[in-house]
Amino acid sequence: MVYFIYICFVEGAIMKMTKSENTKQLIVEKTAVVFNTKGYAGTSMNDIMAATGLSKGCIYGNFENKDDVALAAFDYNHGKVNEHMKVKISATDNSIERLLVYPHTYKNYFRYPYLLAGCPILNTSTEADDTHPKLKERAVRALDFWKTSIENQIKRGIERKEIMEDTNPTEIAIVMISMIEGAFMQAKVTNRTKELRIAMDFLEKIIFALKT
Amino acid sequence: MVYFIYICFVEGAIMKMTKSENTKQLIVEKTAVVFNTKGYAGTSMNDIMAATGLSKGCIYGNFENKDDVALAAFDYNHGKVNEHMKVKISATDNSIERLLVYPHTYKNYFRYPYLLAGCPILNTSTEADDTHPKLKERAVRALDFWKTSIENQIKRGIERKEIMEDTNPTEIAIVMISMIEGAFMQAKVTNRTKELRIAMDFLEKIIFALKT
DNA sequence: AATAAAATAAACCAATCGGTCTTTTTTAAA
DNA sequence: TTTAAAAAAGACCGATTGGTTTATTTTATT
Repeated sequence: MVYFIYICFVEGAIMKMTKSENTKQLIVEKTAVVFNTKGYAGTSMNDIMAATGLSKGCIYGNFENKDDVALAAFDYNHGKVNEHMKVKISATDNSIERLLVYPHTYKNYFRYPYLLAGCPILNTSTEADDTHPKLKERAVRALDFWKTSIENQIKRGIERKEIMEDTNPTEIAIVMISMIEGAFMQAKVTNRTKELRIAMDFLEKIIFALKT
Repeated sequence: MVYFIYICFVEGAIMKMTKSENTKQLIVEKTAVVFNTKGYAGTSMNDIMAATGLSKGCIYGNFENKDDVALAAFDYNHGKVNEHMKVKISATDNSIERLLVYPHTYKNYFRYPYLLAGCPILNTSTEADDTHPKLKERAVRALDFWKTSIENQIKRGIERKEIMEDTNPTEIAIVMISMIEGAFMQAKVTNRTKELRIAMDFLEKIIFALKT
């Protein structure tokens, strides 16, 4: 945003750029849920046009191709989830509570529109792992980011003597992510929350057991 | 098979039917890995023709439509995994070992061709949950079957005093499935086995802790 | 060996795919 | 208010989609 205003001062092109940026953002926002629901191969340009209410010419005027939209949509979805976690985590006051934010959020995923269509990492990973290198790379990086975040929270917790010092940050991070994704998959496909609830309760017990 | 031989005796049509059955099976076997790799929407009739070496007329002579092939392919993939588990489980001699078959199998998934393209339940669930009711239903039933199998093994283990009697069979079954699927997803997308190994080792510790 | 039926191949179909090109509309600057 | 450029719309493109129809080959029975 700041960048474009700067360009404006130099070239006097503020309105043009912000308008383009607005539609670009609208396309991403409106298609994010479609891509997360139907997948990359399952989402057509017609779907994108229908979701945005825009013409094909407009979409191709703002994005290079379908890939480009899909990648932006994934980033948007993932960003939304991250943002949510960040807010919730910042409202806690100890390391155990911070870790509990994850199972708690996914246990109540139906409250969050960007998770209703499924976890973007899970959906993207399983579709793209053998078919779409760029999307696959995004999913891998998102996973690594998530893992590192949890690891760092655990390390900080150990430093603050809130988490037992013999805790293996990497192990717990991987177990958390695995249980969340696996349980979430079941919830999505069964339309039940039973499995998700039980798995997240179990995960909470694991987290509580880390307490000093 | 027996059914068709019976028909033969009555109508004298054994060769015709067995031939049709042979190609039907060939189509299923050859496309199973394609569907598991590319997904339902990502697999085209051309892919099916290329994988089988058969013409479009032949495929539509043996299956009603693409759906029909996809459903048969899922059943085949799932059947292969089940068959594998059954064999491995029958080679054990106590309940704890039986439960350990699952993490052990997935930890070494690259040895099993029908798991190389991914877990059929995971792949099918994440794609079909919002788009393909029939495939979704298959995935749900496969999950329920899996869960019930683990539950029954745990119950039998409790009866045989091999597993602690305060064990919650449903809880453990759900935790096992969640951890396996979530970790497997990570392994597939990252092309690493590190996460899978760590998660399966942790799961093994959970299973060991059930021992009387 | 002749024949009828079953199985496969191959030509063909309308619809849709992702993407481009041209026209129209909107926009901001002069 | 005119004008040039940017943005959006809509017609258009070849290729591919899932699926059908017709022709050819294979098969088992007579």
